[in-house]
Amino acid sequence: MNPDDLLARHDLLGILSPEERQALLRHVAVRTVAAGQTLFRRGDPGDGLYGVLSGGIVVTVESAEGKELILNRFGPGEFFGEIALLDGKGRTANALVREAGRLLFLPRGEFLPFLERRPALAVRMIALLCDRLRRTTELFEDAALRDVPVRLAKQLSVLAERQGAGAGETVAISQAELAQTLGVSREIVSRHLGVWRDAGLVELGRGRIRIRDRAPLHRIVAGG
Amino acid sequence: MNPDDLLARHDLLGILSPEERQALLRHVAVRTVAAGQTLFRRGDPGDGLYGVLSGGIVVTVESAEGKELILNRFGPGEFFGEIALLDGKGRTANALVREAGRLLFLPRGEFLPFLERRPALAVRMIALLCDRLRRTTELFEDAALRDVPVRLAKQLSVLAERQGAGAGETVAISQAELAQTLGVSREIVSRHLGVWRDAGLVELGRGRIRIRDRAPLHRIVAGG
DNA sequence: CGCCGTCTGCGAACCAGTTCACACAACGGA
DNA sequence: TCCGTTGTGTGAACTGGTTCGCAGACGGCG
Repeated sequence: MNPDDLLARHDLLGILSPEERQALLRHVAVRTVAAGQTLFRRGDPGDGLYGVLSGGIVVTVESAEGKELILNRFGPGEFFGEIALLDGKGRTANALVREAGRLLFLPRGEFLPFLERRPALAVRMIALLCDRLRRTTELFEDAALRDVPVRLAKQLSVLAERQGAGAGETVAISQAELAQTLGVSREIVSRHLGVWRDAGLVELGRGRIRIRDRAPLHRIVAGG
Repeated sequence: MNPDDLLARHDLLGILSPEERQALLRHVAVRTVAAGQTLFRRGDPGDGLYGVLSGGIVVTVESAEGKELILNRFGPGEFFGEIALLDGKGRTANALVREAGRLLFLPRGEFLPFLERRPALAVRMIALLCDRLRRTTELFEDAALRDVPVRLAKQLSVLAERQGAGAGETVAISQAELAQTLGVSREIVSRHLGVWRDAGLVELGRGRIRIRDRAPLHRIVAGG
C-alpha cells in the first residue's frame, strides 16, 4: 500500500479531493519500522497520527507488576494514535511494532488545522471515534460480565475474520498473545483451547490456531 | 438549572452564540422523569441527545444472566447518549433514571444538521468523545489488570470528588450499586469496606460511605 | 544435522471472588 | 407504632483462574 492509497481508500481521509490529499501528503513522513520497536509510550506527548501502510502494530498498556494488556491491533489501511492527537493530552497507551512494515506519520501541527477547516473530515473523525468507543465499551463489558471461554471464542472469531479471511480459518497468534489480549494467564488459554481441541473444534499448532468449525464457537459466544 | 444555562455553560454547546442557542432551544424538549424510569435500552434507535438539567442518570448494560453493570453516571450539566446519535447505529447501553429530575432532549434530526454546519461544534464533540474514550479505556484496563481493592478505592475517590465536593467526604451510594459499578458481587464490596472501616479509613452507613482519610485510599490506588 | 530459544501442555497448590444462606439494622410508610 | 422493604455484615462451601514448576515439542539458525 502506498501513502496515497491509504489516504484515498480510508473512510477517514477518503473524502478529500485529490488536490487536498496531495497537499496533506507534502507534510507526511513515511517511517520504516522493525518488529519489536516502540513507537510511543503512555504519557508521551501526542505529536501526530499514524497510518499503517504495511506490517502490524499492537497498542498496549501495562500494570504496575509489568503485566501487559493488548488493547488493539492495527494492520494495513488503518489509522491509530488519534486520541492524544486530538485532545492534546498525553498518549494513553504504548504502541509497539508486532510485524515490521511501513507507517505514515501525520504531524499534529499539520493535521489539526486541516481538520478544523474541513467539517466533512471532522464528521468522519467523529464516526471513527464512535467506532472506537463502541469497541472499547464492549471490551469492558466482556471483561466484567463474560467468562473466559466466551471471551476467548469471541476473540478467535474476530481474529479469524480479520486475518483468516480465506486462509482456511487459521489464525496466526501465540497463546501467550491471546492471553494478553484477554487479560488472563497463558495457562488458562492453553487449557480452554485444549478442551476445544479434544472436542474437535480447533487444531492447535505452534503460533497458530486453526478453527475447524466456526458454528460451535459462535454458540459459545451466544450461549454464555 | 434551566435549558439555556445548560446550553450556555457546557463545554459542548457553550461556544454557540446566544442567537444560535435560542435557535437550538426552539427544537428542544424538556422531559420530567421519575426515578426508576427507563429512557432507552440497548438496540433502540439513537433518536437524540440528552442533557441533564436536574436529577441523576445511570447508563448500564446487562449480561445474559441479568447481572447489571453500570458504565457511567450523569448529573446536572452533563450530556449523554451521543454515540448512537452520531453514528446512527443502535443504542449501546440502557439509560435509567436513578434520581428524578428534568432532562433536555435534542432530537437527532435537529441536532445533526446543526453540528455539520458548525465546525467549532464538531471540534467540541470530538473532544467530548476523546474524553469518553479515555475513561472507557481506563475502565477496561482496571477490570483486566487491577484487583478489587484498587478499583474500589479508585471508584470511591472519584465519587467523593464528584458529589462530595465539600460534603464532608460523604458519598451517597449503596454497596450494591458500588458493586454493579465494578462488576463484582455486593458481598466482596462489603468485606473490603469492612476491612477499611476496621482500619479507620471509612465510616459506613446505610446508603452512604464517609471517607475519613483520603490519603490511604490514594495509596492503595497507587501502590497496587 | 544439532542446538537453543520459544511455545505449548499439564499437574498441584493456592487464592480471590462467587454463591448461598441467614441475621440484623435502618428507614419509610400505613 | 408496627410492619415490610431495603441495605448491610458475615460464615461456609465452592469455583475459576493464578502461580509455580517442569517436560516436551516445534522451528529457526548456525
